[in-house]
Amino acid sequence: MIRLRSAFGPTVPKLATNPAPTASEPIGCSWRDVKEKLHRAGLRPTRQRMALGWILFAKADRHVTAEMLYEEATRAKVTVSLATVYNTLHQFTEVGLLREVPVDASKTYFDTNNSIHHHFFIEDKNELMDIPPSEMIVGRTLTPPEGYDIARIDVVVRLRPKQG
Amino acid sequence: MIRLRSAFGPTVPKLATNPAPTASEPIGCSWRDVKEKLHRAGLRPTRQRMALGWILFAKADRHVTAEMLYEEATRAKVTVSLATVYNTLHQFTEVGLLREVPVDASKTYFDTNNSIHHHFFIEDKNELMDIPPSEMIVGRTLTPPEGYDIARIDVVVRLRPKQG
DNA sequence: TTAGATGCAAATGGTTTGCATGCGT
DNA sequence: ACGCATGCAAACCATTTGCATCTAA
Repeated sequence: MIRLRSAFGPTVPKLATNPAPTASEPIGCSWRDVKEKLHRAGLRPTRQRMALGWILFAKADRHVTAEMLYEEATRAKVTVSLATVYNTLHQFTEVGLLREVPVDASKTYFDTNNSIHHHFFIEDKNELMDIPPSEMIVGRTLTPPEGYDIARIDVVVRLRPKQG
Repeated sequence: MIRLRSAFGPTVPKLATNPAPTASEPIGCSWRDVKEKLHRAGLRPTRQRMALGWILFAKADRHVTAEMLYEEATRAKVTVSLATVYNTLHQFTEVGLLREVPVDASKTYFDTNNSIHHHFFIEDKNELMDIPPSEMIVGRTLTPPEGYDIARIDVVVRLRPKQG
């Protein structure tokens, strides 16, 4: 589906279109850190954004689906609707706090690590794992077709249990 | 969604579970070639499978979604249901005649080229393009975690028009 | 003849939307 | 107060499924 974000939903500031993807945000994350993160991204620190942000950034390198985050929030007694979880995940993605990982067409995964790196996908557990950037070399010589720039390179290494 | 293929739908022969992914099938594709392809894969050459196969393999390196193939078939006056297109695409994938390309979560793309190679995704046209294998080097030194084998490596290079 | 294939229409499930209500500034 | 944010429930849409009907072997 084509995503139309113009006529509805929360407003994402235009300024943050291209957030420095180089300097990865500090990870560790007190309540104050989350507030700071949101503020820098130009997002109002509402209760649910704060809560979701806190859950997401408390630990480094999380890989979540909307459903997972929603359940985790609910378990933590945070009142959020699933719709808001989706909105928030997309807003965070647009301002560079998260990154979408294209694993397969059935579910959308979001990664709290927005620096340059790739992923293992453990097929029998439906689980994502970061590959340290040092571990993988991708095309030093890759040239995009005339008129195009490389926006992003997604590498997913699918793993299955040894033998059968 | 978890895909359950045991209790319903067309039967895919167990023998073809691991079709030689090395030798890429001859591409060019007369009617007879398609029949041969299906036979080698252990699939009965039904009218719709023949037609879809013929459409798919007529030209090399096609990248289609179910919807695209369905429309193309309809345009070519081939009577197929969308459900059968989905079934056929998945059967072809299981026997190694096609390959799924994880571009994003909104649509499933299938690639007629099942040899080892990666993809450009042209964002403004929603179009896939093969990257010749020589063009890209991926991790010579990549080691999977204990107990796991690498099933597949998917690389998608997302392109956007130069400038803005 | 019969196991396997197809078509249809209904069900599924992740995601999105519209709109009334709530909340941060 | 104002305008963005949220919750809810309904809408959406790609994909799947069950079942009755065909068809290749």
